[in-house]
Amino acid sequence: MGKDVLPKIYDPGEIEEKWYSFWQDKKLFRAGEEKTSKEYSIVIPPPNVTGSLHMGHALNNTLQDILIRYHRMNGYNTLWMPGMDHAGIATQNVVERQLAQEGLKREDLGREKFIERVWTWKEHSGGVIINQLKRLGCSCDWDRERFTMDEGLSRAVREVFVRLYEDGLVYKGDYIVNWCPRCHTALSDLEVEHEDASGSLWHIRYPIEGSDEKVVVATTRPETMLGDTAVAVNPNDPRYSHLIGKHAILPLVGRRLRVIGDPIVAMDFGTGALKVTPSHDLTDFELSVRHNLDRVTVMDFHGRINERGIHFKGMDRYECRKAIVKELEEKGFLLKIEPYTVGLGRCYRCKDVVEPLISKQWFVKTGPLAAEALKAVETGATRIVPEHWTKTYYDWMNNIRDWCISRQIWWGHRVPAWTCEDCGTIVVSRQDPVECTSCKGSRLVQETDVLDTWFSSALWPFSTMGWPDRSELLKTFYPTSCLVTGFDILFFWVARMMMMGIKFMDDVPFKDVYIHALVRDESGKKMSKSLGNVIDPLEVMDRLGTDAFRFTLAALAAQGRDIRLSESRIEGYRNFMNKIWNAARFALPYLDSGEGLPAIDELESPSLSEQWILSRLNATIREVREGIETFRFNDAAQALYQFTWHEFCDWYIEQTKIPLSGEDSVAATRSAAVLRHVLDSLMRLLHPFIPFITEEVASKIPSNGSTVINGPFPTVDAALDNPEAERKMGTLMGLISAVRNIRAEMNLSPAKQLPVIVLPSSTEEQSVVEEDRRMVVALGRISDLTLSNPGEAVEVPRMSATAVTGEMRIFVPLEGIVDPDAEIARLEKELAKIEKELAGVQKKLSNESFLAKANPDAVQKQKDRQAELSAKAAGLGEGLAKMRTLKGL
RNA sequence: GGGCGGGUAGCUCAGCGGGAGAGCACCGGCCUUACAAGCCGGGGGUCACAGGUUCAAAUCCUGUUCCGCCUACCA
Repeated sequence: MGKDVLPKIYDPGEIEEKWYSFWQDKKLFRAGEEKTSKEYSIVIPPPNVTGSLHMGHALNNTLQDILIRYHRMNGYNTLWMPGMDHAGIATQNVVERQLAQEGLKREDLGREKFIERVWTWKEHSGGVIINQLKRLGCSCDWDRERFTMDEGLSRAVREVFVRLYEDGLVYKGDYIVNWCPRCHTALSDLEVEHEDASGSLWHIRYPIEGSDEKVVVATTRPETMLGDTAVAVNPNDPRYSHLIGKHAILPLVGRRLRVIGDPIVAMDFGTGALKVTPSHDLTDFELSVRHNLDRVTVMDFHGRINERGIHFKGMDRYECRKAIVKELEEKGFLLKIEPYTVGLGRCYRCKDVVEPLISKQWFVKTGPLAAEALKAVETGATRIVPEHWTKTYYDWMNNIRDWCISRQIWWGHRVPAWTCEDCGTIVVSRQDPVECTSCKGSRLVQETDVLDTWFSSALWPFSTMGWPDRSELLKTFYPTSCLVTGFDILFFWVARMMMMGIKFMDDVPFKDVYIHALVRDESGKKMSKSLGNVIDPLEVMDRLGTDAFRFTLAALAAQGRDIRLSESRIEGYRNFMNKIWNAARFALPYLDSGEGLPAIDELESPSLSEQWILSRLNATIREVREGIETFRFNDAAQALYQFTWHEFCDWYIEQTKIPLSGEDSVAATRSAAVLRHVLDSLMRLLHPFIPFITEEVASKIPSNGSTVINGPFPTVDAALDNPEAERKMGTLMGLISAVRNIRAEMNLSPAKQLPVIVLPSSTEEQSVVEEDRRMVVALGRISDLTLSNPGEAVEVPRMSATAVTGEMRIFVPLEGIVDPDAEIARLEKELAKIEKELAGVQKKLSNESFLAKANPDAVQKQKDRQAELSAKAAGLGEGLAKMRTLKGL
């Protein structure tokens, strides 16, 4: 037919490559800078420059690409802003590990050389993930790709820091922070992962000064006692209240410890007495503020005991614990050890146990920023989907603590603050200052700390668009339409973008936040390299194809539940891709006469199946649009799967073989026109989910104007809704299925053509069957179809199988072909099912309360069901009775 | 401790006030000229448990229980 013969099996490899380059070469992902009538924008959650594509990225970016492609096809000026995050600690660790292999430490290079080295690494090996995103089919505007450390974004970081400082929202101070002794830096509260570990509760006797009394404290960290400066009890505790104001003597050390009363102490925990170590415990630090206690720091930044630790000096924290416990025991201070589960905080990067330590750090005062961010969601300026996450968001915003933003590493944005060595003034400045603002001295020393990686990510929605300049891009695309992200970074990132966006842009950074699930393995475990349960997206894409993979993710992306991904699921959708491919293989040759086909709204007297498929297509368009627009990707994917496979392929295509190969050229042309329309529409509907195969198939449709990526996306045409055609087609499908069922249940070969007698209950049923007689005969494999008039007495061979569909009776004469026992068994089974259902319906209809109170539509529905079920039961009952008579039962 | 999500077919999960569904797996039959990665047919579930609301509950409410996650200054 002059067409390339398509292979039987869809082979994604070359096709994916071909189309991605095509789209890129033609600049089809490019957003227009100027405002048009409608804009749609998303900023990508910037992957770490160290990262490689994992399942979380794959899901996240597939969903974004679906939204982006959908809106682009719908004519929006669409921007998907891509880029990467410098990932301070993570990246520094990568390069430090490389250095270690050469036997070097970063200190050996010095700060400048080390940073140079990181940049070199970034240029050569960083950012492989970008190519992996392209492999996934992401239609980002790559010409605008940004990096959190590039010049523009660094300028934005400085501007924000300085303005926050000027507004009193950034401050520096000595506070207790989470310290990672391995990474050697402070961490924010969020960067600490909590876990339970088995530990002990040591009960230690502290003598009371000048008396025989003692107080017993319980602790999980005996080594910190070296830094104790008080003992706290609850003022309402009768056991201890009389001790408040007295002093205890710290064992081993001999320091006098004031006994203080504070309601924070839980009377029912441990011994009810708490040793207070302000320098090494957050609660104790706060007690020290309230009670004006001394702070004795006994541990250094490596987690070793310092010179304040008497003879334990130089020991590692855990070594010291053993030594202390041993000595306490020897000297009789240790009264009891009980097993206890302790909460451990670990560094989210290196997993080392975090140590609370006091140090000088920079903080963002979050209170005022959080208040605005909270309000933005309450007023609906930003909507969080699924909605239940808003509560989590509120809780966090309401309990927010100041954000420690300084990190003692080298890779990142250096804090733009300088200290004057002459007068001690701190200068915070947009440009590197040359002289002290106070004494005009020139001996200025810049802070060595860098900013938390999340500080720059917090600015992402506007820093990527050129801020602090009032760029065209910002005017056109800010606020962004939607943010798509996992809940694991709701606080890290989303909350902070909200705060910064509102503060610096006077508007929320995004209108919708769609929070998707986590991808887990088959057994529900989080995928991780250490568990060895990761499915590598790239390997999957290589083997099963990108489209199959993307469709799987979309189909599983139900709101509010994690995704358990399994290979077999992806294989299932790989088969779906093949199904699409083969449907196209079938259809394409008939579409050869492209321009000769009538438009869909000019069809002359379309057949029932044509009206039906157009009505179903219309319903599918509605479901897909609705699904994407409400972030119910799984619903949209299911609707597409169902329609494509079980309506278009199973019924429409099967049926269309008759007119397409028939001698009626008008019917053949019309049929081809509908086939073409549905195939083309389907490719468009599917395109956001599976961009490659759809583009390939659509390109094979003769004289198809442009590529699918440009749209348009199919629109609902209410004129095509046709409930009547759907009902009639249902009748025919029921008839065909009934015949097939009899054949199969009677163990007859599928090739066996059977004679069928149909007794319609109405003239409508009669004419429906009559008009599509050829379809019924072909799909039901019927040798001879006898169609009676309604109510007419037709002679049915005594030895026939019986079925009922709608209210139409179907007989298949089986004289001499089959054992009547089999038919009796089949009918009994079927009848039992119907009668059970009927009983349920009748019970409802005989319930007066139901008739009186239920919605009239609901009542009518039950009545209709009753009629249908009764007819069916009657028909099957008669068939059964006849069969039994035959058998002489 | 507080909060959130979940317990529906063998497995993975939709459905969330009126006929228990899908995919995979399973059973039976088919190389029917787009597709065996396919076609046709079929079996399979007191929707965790207990109460309640309602004419009607897998679906709403309360409690119980089990699982998962987030969060937290009981050392």
